[in-house]
Amino acid sequence: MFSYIVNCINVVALCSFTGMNFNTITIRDIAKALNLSVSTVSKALRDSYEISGKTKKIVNEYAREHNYQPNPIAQSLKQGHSKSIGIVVPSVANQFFSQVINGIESVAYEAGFNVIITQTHESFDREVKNVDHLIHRSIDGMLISLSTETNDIEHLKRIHQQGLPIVFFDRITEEIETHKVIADNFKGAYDATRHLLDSGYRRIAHITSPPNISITKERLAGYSQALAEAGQETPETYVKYCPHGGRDISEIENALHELLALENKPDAILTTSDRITTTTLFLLNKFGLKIPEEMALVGYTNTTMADVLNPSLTSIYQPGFEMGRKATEMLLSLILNKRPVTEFETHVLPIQLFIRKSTAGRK
Amino acid sequence: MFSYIVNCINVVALCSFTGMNFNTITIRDIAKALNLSVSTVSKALRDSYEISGKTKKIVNEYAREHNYQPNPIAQSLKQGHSKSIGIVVPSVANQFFSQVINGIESVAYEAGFNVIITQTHESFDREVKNVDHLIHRSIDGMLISLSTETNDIEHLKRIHQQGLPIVFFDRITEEIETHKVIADNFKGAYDATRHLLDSGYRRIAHITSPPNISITKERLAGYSQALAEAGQETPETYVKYCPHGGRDISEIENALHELLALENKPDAILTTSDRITTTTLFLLNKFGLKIPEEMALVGYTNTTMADVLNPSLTSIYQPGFEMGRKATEMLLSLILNKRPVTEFETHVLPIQLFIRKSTAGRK
DNA sequence: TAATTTTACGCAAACGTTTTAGTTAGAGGG
DNA sequence: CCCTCTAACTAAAACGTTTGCGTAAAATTA
Repeated sequence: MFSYIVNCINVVALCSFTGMNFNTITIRDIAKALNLSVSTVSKALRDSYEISGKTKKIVNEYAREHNYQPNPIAQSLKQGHSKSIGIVVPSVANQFFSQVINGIESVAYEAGFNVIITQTHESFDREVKNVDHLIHRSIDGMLISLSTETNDIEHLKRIHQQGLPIVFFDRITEEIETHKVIADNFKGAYDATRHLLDSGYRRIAHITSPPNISITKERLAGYSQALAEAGQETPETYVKYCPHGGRDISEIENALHELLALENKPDAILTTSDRITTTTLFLLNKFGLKIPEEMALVGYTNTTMADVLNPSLTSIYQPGFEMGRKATEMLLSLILNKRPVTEFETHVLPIQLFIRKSTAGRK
Repeated sequence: MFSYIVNCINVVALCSFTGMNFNTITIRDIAKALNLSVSTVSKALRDSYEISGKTKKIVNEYAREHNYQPNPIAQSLKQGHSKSIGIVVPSVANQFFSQVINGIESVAYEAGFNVIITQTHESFDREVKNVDHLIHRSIDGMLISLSTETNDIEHLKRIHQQGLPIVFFDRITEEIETHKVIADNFKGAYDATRHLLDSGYRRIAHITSPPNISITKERLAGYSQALAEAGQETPETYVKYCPHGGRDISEIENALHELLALENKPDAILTTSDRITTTTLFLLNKFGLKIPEEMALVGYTNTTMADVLNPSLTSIYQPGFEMGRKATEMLLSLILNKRPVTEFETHVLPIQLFIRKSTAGRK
């Protein structure tokens, strides 16, 4: 790979850039221009009862005409909050999480908050660093979905105890009591497994995230329950964990090889997460296995392309956008609440199972 | 759709949240504890020559022990910059842009900058609002990819003239002289069209973004050039513009209907953008057209799934991550540069054409 | 020893707000 | 005419830093 450079010379460029405050008129400028004190102007702008209607009108008109906007940095410093919320996600380049972020952004934006996004790339170290970074960025609250490597959540407990509002979404923890939003993971896996069983599959494998994160447990439970109802034990050899949730293709390749090497090899696979699902589909195709004849596949994915995959993919869709919205609404309520909140809820959003050809039964 | 609520009561939760400054030790606290002046402490921490080695050591040790972190808000206010950069993109829930953001974040993070992401959803109004919002958030620089609706860029000219560093990526403008990063759009469309011609297709349609944005023009030029070299005029009826770049499925549905209603209907389609490409594929499948027999398809997309689509999709891949990195590096150089920059470059990144079954020729 | 320089620190202003505690002028009451 | 009260405003401190300037003491020089 190489790349071209096109150079061009700019003749002018003389405006001296005075830090962030270019073109910015301050409250002090208004005061001077109107022969008022700074505090009068401030109060007039904030519609204080202490200021006469006449003065308010003059000040507000001048402010509007000169496009005055309060400096949010100064406001933050004075008021002790920054009107920004921190987001910690595994990766933005992931269908599900980018939809969540979309939802977060839409609510935050409306409320005048801005968001600071950080990615863990499924690394615990990175998660700790990101949390630390956000804290010192003086965020007013945090939205977080744990990394696959995260077992210890001391870094979150500490700041939560110190009063930072936190809302967990998707990959949550039991160890901190606060608002949480998840999809109905149990039902997602249950419905999918049930669908496979109903379609005549009997040897159903499960390729999933590491066992420590919440979604894995919940989904495993749904899978087990469906099997149990069909009179099956949960076959240990059929459950494969990907240490980094499929971040590396080798994780899934290994899992698949192991499954295919089994004496009694599976006739269907249930996968979790966008990454694992699409990679599994890719590998099955690569291995030349016919789907669904030789191997059925149902997976969690938020891609809009499930319909045009080869074969079209039976999938569990999670309401990512809604999750982002809800989590942010909860966080804002925590932030804006005057007195400490003592009652928390875990909001469970419904999932949807879309049945397509990758599980076209054998009945 | 409905959803469950699980309530739980939290017994404690008494820590009064004191704004953003929970647990935070200030420079003043250090000064008091060490019986020094505030300025001495500040200078010691910043390793000023004015402070003796002994004092520096004492101060730094105390700071480390008590986990002192400077308040970035106060620093921003004082120093006139906020160590944050604003991003304006059409949508984060888009393969290409989320990869770009990933690249942006990786560079910005390393340099200690944080990013504020905003989405235009292809709306001009929203773009203007976002830019305004970012300005008043005191960003130190801006990374922007124009919305499809954007024709007038006064809102950007103004702030650029006032000295805000801006770097354009992907959808750029000629009207502002600054650093820019794009993919080699001409070559992408040229190679794709050329490949179709070489594979025996002769009636090649082009479904693309609106004609006002840069990528559309560049790609159209590449498409035309390839046709010209094959002795073809650019057929006006074969070029279809989607006003919102495929945001709404109807845009593409209409384009497709018009193309298929043509007397001399096309035997191949070149699409641009993730959204247009995948939707086109979806619709062609829905219409029951055999790909590539009845209609070949090559499209711009950054999905990792091109291989497992039905059929596997010949596609033009743009280095999104690299684009984000490069744009951010350029922006940081602009921000960090002491004297005004007068020489700008437009960096062109190479694209890659992946040939798959959706264009399996008719030779 | 006196003059000068250097070292190492403190003081105070500044960034742009918000807010507490005054202050002034005028109105109203007695 | 004095007192009190209120309306409408101002002064100043504060948020947590950074930084130019001042200065005492120590070190150096003459």
